[in-house]
Amino acid sequence: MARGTPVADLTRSIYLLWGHHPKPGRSGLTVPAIVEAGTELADAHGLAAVSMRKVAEHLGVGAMSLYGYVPGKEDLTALMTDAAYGELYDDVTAPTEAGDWREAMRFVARRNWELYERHPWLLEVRSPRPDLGPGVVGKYEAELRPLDGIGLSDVEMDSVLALILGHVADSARTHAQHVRDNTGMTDAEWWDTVSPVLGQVMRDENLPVSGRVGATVGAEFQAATNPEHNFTFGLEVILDGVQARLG
Amino acid sequence: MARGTPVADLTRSIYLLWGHHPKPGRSGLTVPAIVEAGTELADAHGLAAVSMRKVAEHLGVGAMSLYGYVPGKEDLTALMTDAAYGELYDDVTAPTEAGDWREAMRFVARRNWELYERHPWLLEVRSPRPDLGPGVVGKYEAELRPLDGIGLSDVEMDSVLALILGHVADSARTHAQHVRDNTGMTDAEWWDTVSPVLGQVMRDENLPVSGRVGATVGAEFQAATNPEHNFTFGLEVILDGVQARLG
DNA sequence: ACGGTGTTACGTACGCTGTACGGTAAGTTG
DNA sequence: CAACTTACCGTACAGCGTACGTAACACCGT
Repeated sequence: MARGTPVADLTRSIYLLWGHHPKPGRSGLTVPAIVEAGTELADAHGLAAVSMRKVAEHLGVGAMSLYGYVPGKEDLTALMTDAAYGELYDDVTAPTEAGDWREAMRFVARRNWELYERHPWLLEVRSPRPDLGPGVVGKYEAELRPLDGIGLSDVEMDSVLALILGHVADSARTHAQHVRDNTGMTDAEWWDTVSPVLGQVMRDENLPVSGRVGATVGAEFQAATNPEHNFTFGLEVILDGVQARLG
Repeated sequence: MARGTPVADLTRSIYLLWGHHPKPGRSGLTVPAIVEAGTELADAHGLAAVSMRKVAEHLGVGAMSLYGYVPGKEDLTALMTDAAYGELYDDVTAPTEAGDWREAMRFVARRNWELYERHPWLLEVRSPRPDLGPGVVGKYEAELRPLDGIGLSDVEMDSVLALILGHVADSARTHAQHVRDNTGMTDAEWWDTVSPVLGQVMRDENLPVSGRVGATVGAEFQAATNPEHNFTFGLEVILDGVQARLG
């Protein structure tokens, strides 16, 4: 399963995403099974825990056997990603049926937020290009439809969707990081440790605005920031901005 | 340089960020020199290329010598991050002096965009909590000031800033990934390879809206998407949304 | 039923990572 | 000059992705 030219690799990757899988051999391995195993590991212990060895072990198989079905770790991650996005909507019309375009976009944003809660590792995925598999393509169609015919140009439709999805991803990323870090510290524990040290170390800093705002935010949320609040607030700001562009 | 309790480590990290450095020994090593070396490596070859060995080699020093000045890689990255954000504004009043709050936010967004162009690895940094060093703290104060007194609550000020900065980071991330990936392929080369294969593989998909929009966007930008356009467009949408909230 | 052949599975190995440990050598002090 | 302190770093370990070569199996023509 050696690497070839970039073009050949790319073609191979796309065919793989679209279901051109090698047939199972005598161990009964299949691509979907490998993807599922990887997803389970990632859900439970993060993307870093998904090593070829661990996935293979989880399937009761030697590490190198995986390479007969998947060219490497990058393609495995792409398959996992596309599968995850593919489970987002039962039907391509789901967002459209949520109501007007505003309600539809709230639905889309909420669904993506929940997806990132279910699969936080999606936020760690870092592919150089979009993984254009059936799941991602279907998601794009479903999410664009509610924006069709409301007075936006095609380019604006794409930009608005990208803006909203980017906002969701950004909020969800902050949210995921704040839930529990690798030291096992909660947000409050962290802040209780950091706060006094900071006060000591920046005794003679001059921070009139950020000092006041930071204190207010801290009192309001018992933390340095509240991603969930930022998520809903930012979404409404964006929707208002789009509305302004329509009128 | 062994790890201790989480609280002790955290305190140590903050003191390190705020300039409590060990004195240089006989090799002449200093914390700033290590940070600079790491930053140079990251600028040139990405964050993944910053290994303790490479940094040490770049400084003509043994790998383990670094641990006398920096507790580990995480703290090195935090130092690099804070230093990078610290170079963003000459003065804490720079954004305020750009004009009204809208102009100020455009200035802030543009400056951050350019920072991410100069240091793309900042977008790969993944700390569980914000690295609250002098650079980050000063940046927060400078960016909050133009939003003070325009009719937003303290919490809203923080949320608006987070929204804008998140948008910049998201756009810049997409931008950075699209310039050149690890296969050395340009955006156009990638699309020329992917497009025909996709057409072949999803012959019987039903994609009325995304098909049309994708084609328009592709024709407009000669690519699947244009991050720079999304950046400016999204920023204006957000500013309009904030404006609507003020009136 | 059997031997040959092509495919599949996987053991081993290489180069890389972060960093713990302990020895060495340089600088400082008595 | 001798002794002590400490900065430096060579070595080692456990982990990673994956290239390579071999062993075990399934199938097929005879």
